[in-house]
Amino acid sequence: MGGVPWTAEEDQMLKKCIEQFGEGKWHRVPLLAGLNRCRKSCRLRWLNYLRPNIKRGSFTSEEVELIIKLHKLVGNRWSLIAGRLPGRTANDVKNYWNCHLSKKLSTKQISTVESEENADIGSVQIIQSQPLHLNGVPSLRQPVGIAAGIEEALPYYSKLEPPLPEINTPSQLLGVKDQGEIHDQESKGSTAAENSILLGDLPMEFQLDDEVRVDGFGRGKQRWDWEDLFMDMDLWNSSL
DNA sequence: AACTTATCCAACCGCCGCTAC
DNA sequence: AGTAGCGGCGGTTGGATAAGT
Repeated sequence: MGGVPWTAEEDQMLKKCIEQFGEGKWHRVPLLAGLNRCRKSCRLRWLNYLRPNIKRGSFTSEEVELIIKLHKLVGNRWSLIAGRLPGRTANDVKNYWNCHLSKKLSTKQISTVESEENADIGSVQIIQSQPLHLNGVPSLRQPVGIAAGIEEALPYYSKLEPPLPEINTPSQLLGVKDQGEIHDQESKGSTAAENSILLGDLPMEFQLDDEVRVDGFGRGKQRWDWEDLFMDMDLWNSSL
């Protein structure tokens, strides 16, 4: 093992602490829980082992297919891939990939898997993602195959100020986002009305959640939400 | 049965991006 | 503007176990 194994007692202490104080504030967790572990160890132990609804056991063929497909789209973005596999952690996916799939990549096996996958591409079920949460507006719940509406959605991004470069594909949109234009819109505290231009007026496929989430939109979060969106778009497009 | 090799997976490490000061 | 601190991520390590010889 890479380090000192967690004891059942430590697990219990960590679990109790998280249940009492909630996730986040990992720097305080070791102190609050009375654990002689660093913040990262506590977080990792919780995320990969103690968190509720973690699925154990071997990956199903559907999960494997999805991993291969997603890896083709996003590369080694394990957390992103794991987000589409309910109950699976990024570490699980990464380990599975490294132990099984990466080796197959260089062999005929992987091409067999992929050719089967391509021959029957419609059978891959795109798992519904978690709701999207955007600053100050009701969160978006992505329907299965949100990308169905993306062709209609893209023109809405052209309403941003300053005008964005011409965007025709999800990848182009992703590139623009990474350059910061969309981030800037958000970080400058865009109003709900402005956000509705971004999201609220999107086609019917983009359904609004009931709850309005005002917190938990911390660092990196919006980035991944956007990438979730784009990944769904790519998934959808690749399955057409 | 003893030894070697392969596989699994929990844990650690270093880096990155973001926020607050 | 600079920077320290934090959360989060992907890459890597190495002990445990299974499979093969």
